[in-house]
Amino acid sequence: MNIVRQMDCLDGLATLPPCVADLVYLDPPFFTGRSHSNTTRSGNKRYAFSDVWSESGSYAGFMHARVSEIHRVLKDTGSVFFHCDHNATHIARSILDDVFRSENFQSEIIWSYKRWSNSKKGLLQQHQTILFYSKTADFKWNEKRKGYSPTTNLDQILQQRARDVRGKSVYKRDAAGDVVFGSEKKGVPLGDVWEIPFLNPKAKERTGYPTQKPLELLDLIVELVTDAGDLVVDPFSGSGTTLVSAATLGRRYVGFDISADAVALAKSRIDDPVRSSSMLLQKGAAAYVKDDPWVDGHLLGFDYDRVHRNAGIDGILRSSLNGQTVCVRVQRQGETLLEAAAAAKSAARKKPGCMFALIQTEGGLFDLKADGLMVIPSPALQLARIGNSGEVENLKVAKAA
Amino acid sequence: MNIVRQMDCLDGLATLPPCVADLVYLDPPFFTGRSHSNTTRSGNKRYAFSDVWSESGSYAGFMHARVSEIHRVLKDTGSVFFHCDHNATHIARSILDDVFRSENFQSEIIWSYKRWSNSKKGLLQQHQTILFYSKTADFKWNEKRKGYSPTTNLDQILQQRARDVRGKSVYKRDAAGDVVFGSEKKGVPLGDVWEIPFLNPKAKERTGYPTQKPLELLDLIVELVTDAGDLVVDPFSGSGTTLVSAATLGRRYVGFDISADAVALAKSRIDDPVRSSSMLLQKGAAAYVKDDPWVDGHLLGFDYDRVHRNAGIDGILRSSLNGQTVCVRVQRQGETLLEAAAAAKSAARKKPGCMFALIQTEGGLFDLKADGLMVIPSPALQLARIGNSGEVENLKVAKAA
DNA sequence: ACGGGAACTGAATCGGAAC
DNA sequence: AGTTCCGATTCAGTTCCCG
Repeated sequence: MNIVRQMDCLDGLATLPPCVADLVYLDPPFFTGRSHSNTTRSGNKRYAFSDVWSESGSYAGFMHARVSEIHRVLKDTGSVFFHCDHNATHIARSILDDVFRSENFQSEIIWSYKRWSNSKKGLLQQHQTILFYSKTADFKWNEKRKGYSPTTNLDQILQQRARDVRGKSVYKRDAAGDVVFGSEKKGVPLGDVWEIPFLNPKAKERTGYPTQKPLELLDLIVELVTDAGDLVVDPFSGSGTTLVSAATLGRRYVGFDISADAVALAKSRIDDPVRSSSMLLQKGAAAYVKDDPWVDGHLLGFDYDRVHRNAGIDGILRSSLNGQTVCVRVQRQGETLLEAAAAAKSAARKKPGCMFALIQTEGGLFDLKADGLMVIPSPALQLARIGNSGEVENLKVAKAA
Repeated sequence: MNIVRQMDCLDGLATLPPCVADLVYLDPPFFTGRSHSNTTRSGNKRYAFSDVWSESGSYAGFMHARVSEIHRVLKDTGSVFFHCDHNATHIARSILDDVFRSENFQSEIIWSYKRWSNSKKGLLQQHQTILFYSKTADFKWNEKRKGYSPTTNLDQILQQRARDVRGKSVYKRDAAGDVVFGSEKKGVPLGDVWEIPFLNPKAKERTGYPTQKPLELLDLIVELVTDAGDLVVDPFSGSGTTLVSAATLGRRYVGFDISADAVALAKSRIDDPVRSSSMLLQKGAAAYVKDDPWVDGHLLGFDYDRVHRNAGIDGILRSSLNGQTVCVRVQRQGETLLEAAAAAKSAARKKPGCMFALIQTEGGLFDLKADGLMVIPSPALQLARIGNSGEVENLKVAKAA
């Protein structure tokens, strides 16, 4: 049973028998009060949907009817994941509490991401919410664990625990007072805050459909509560991300959408799935950070932002000098000043109008101003030059009186 | 007006005049259906409160009355931060939407933290929610910004933008076809997902009171929407974290709690506030800055032995200069050059025959050679001096041929 | 007062260019 | 020839300004 059909999911769900679905994921309009549209990269197709309601009651009524149908088609071991943002969380909670009963509430999942900023007064929105309810207490659950984060003190986790006389948890110690190590680690249990990068503007996965969700998010949900061969239902399938995830993970799928364009897009994506995996998620943010102590140390005292990906620039000063942006490059150990200057000039060629400061850590005097490079000697280099110049003759601290 | 009083906040708030508070933070009992209790580390005192409610209706009624009082005491430029967990968010949203009106909803803040726990079926809860409403659109807001993501192409985004014929954003180019650099960057605005460690179990800050919040969280909230001298109100003050934060940040405060034990605890914490980094209180924010990286960074490139425990000497060079041993001292942040020189000279008195190099990180030109001190400016200081001298006029990178 | 348009924004991947 | 560099891209964005 693999279906993608253009119809209102209220009618669509009614065509399904009761108790057949293992997972219903829905990404309905968020009650944002505006209509959303987007044009494909090639500019030849425009996708749009409306999320305008007269009042919250009509939205609630609309959702309640559909959530009731969702409850009907779910197996007793099945679960529903309701995707929304702050505009609708409280409405969705009330509806789900009513239809699924509040004791079947499992988690309020926070999908958090970094995104473009703007000049909003207040805080930037950087998360959406996924409400997770099961139909019964006996829901299907595939436990997932993550590797330990590099910052975790692995030694401590591996230590066995005990309780002290007042019931406080403490690390277990043997008779000699040494800590006792446990047998094995299982990894950290998955939490309810998921940091998954937002679908990137350049991602191959992008279809041009507004509000498209990353496959990595849907894969996680599908794997948590279904096995191969299980049935995944998406009543607001949109660009079809849920169906692509289900199909590629060997689940059966049923999707409905009111838009014919969306259904066509979803079908073509299922036939030819494009998945882009996030480098950030694979490597972790730490992999992007260049924390070279040599460079960072020599940049102490500057008010700057560190540049992580340009061979000729180590930092850019926050305030400009005479209206010019200032880029700073530190001469590396084992690098000649001319090599450092070449790297800076190569970067400078593409940044006309910028001033470049080169922090020299080794070598003799050079005047590179003609090339637009200011050379600034490090303290150690300055002292070495004073020494060579013989200026230090008899420079001693005056003896105490 | 600094008050901590044992009473129901409904009565307590009624004693306040209208429109006086700049911030109301509240962390009311959650609708969890069980009683919290905890034992302090010394094991001699037991704090407990009841958050058992027969049905959500009475909880809503209880909260609505108090939120209405909160609205009354808030200034027009004031804000309320309502701390709740997933059992109460939708109830709190409804009450706040009703009393403050939904257009004054500002943010659903996610406080996320890492937590260890025995695996239960499902996802480990690792966040709490704070609802942020303002009384009016014209609320007080102190913008806070953070550094750029390491994945950001910082050298690129500093360039100015324009729009092409299709309305797509592109990088601006001048008549010569060169990219144009923009004005100074301020950093990234703060988002609505705050990762703040849960109170470290070993932290001194811990009082043993259940549901105690980290000071870091309260400090952030207080700084975002109040200035020094403003009034902070906490109607459910509990262990008094909000009041401690307000007091140490120079805000006035009013707190109520129904428990006499809680009020006593809060008062004692305000009188003798203990922070995880407790030195902060005496020294101010500058104490956050660690001296060691500052010194070590500025000594990079020297071949030296590090000297601790001597206020006047940070390092002694391994090779002498003209037969004289060289001691180096780095001017600290917040220390004048003359203070640094005095420290060095005091040390020099006990080391006659030594030469002293002082790495200057701030301030104007000084000649201290008469005292046997060589002053060496740090790279950042050198650049600042070049800037002030006006020498940089038209010092730009030569354009590529 | 209201609506529409322009200006501004940082994230993070892709893919062609450079080395 | 593979690897690294870096320009292009665009958003369930917002504010401000003008008519």
